[in-house]
Amino acid sequence: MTQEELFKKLIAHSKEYGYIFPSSEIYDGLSAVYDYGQYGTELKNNIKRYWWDAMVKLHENIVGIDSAIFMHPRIWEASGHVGAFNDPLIDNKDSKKRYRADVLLEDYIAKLEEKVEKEVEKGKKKFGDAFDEEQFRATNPNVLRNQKKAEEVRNRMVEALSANDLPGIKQLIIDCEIACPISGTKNWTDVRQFNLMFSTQMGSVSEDANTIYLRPETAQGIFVNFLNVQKTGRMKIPFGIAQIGKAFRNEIVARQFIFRMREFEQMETQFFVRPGEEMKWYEQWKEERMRWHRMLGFGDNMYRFHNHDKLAHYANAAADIEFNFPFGFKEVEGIHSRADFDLGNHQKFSGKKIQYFDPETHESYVPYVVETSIGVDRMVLLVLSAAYTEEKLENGEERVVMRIPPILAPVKLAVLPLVKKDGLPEKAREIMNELKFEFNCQYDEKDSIGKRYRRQDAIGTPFCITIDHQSLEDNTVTIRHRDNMRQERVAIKDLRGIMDDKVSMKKALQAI
RNA sequence: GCGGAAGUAGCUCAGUUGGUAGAGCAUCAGCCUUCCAAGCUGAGGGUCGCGAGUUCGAACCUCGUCUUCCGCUCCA
Repeated sequence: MTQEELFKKLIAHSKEYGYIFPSSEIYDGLSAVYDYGQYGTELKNNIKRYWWDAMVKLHENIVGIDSAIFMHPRIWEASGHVGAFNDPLIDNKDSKKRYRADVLLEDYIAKLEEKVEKEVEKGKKKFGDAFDEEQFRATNPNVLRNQKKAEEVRNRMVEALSANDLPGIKQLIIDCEIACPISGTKNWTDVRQFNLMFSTQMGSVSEDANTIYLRPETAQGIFVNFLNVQKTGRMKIPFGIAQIGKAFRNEIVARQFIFRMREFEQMETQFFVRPGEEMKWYEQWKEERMRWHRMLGFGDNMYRFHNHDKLAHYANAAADIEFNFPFGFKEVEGIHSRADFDLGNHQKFSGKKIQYFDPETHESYVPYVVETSIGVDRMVLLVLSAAYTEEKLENGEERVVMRIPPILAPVKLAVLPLVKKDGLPEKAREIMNELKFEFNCQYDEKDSIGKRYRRQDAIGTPFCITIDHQSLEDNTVTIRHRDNMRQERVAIKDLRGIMDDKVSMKKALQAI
């Protein structure tokens, strides 16, 4: 079975067993939006708790907040999203390739500048020691022409971009005779603006209403609350603020199931440190976050770091934790050293002083920040795709089993009377009523016991408690293990302790 | 957004040259009991993705539209 087929099966399985449904399905669905079903929601909640506990509960110097999705519009200017998320795009009609218009122009300018440097190199060779570079640059006609052209193009581009003059940008591309690198033609569409932020109106009267945006990341809610948390929580640097919440991006292409959605959930920690110490913390967080992933037991070789060479507008160092999804190694979490970009900009844009007085160094400064940001939905997909297994059994039959780590499994145990008579259902109910306060349990008495085991395998329930006739005599039951299908007989009174040991997050959290 | 493929029951699919919508599995109820899925009896479930058009008549032909999958940029 190819990875592609496996991925398709996983998507079908996710729907069939109540993990993930296409949104608004009875109205034909809504593109790239998905709803979490009964099991998907449990899984997602467990993932969030695993993260929250690892961050907030176990670090005395990390606290959690929950900021609003609506934020002051100026925040997105300060964060750089209004600029960076407003890309002018242009398509080549022949190659069907899409480009950022400004990038095409930048490349063109770079080419002109390359020509200049080549000319200078030529001069150097020709004149040897007698070469006067300054003089050469000021007089050589080829250098002057290309230099002038580059400047002209850059000026026109900057002017058009800042004036949001889309036809002007297109005209510039035509004037420069820029061709598509793929098709080689100059057959371009019009330039269009693609705003990656969703906007809506706040206020009742249209002329009074302000355009506000749905946040494209949760990080800014932390930055704007930096002083609130630091002061009310008496936090001392280094310290972190964690948050789980929804974010929205109007992606051009949103696909690959729940890997890239327009509405998604993030788990982020902004960790504030003394300037100059950020690289130490950056490395430390990279390692700790990797340990958090690896503790789930999907295999260390399924993960890798990807260090960024090209950095985003806010970062001075960045790495991704990538997971081997059915469609290849893809980012699930990002660790970014953002320096003082965010707090510094908010200080600038808000006019409020955002600084920390360090009692040790007796200095006031804008803290640097190391961010860890993980996509909840990607994490759900990671778990589902790593867990989905088709297995051939000894008797030649196949079973589909979701090997979800017990600490994350939506249903922890199923309580099954072997047969639907002789008082076994009553006994099973009794046990269920004891355990349901601490564990997510499921009761099932329909169909043969084998069939019920397979049903639980398909959901990913790690343990099945089976009540048989012997249970009535000596108060023991069997625990059937999902992964190896083995059974062990235990006393009913020990069940709670055994189950707690198996599904508790404590061991995993301790090992991080 | 553009190009290619697809859409019939919860799932997998039949459905003849255009002539009353089908199967298996699943679900539910009852009977039966056997620790690794398919025992018996019965029941429910589909405006054939949606909307127009052609036709006496459309799941089938035409157009539009929506959604999904595969390619092309960015990102959590």
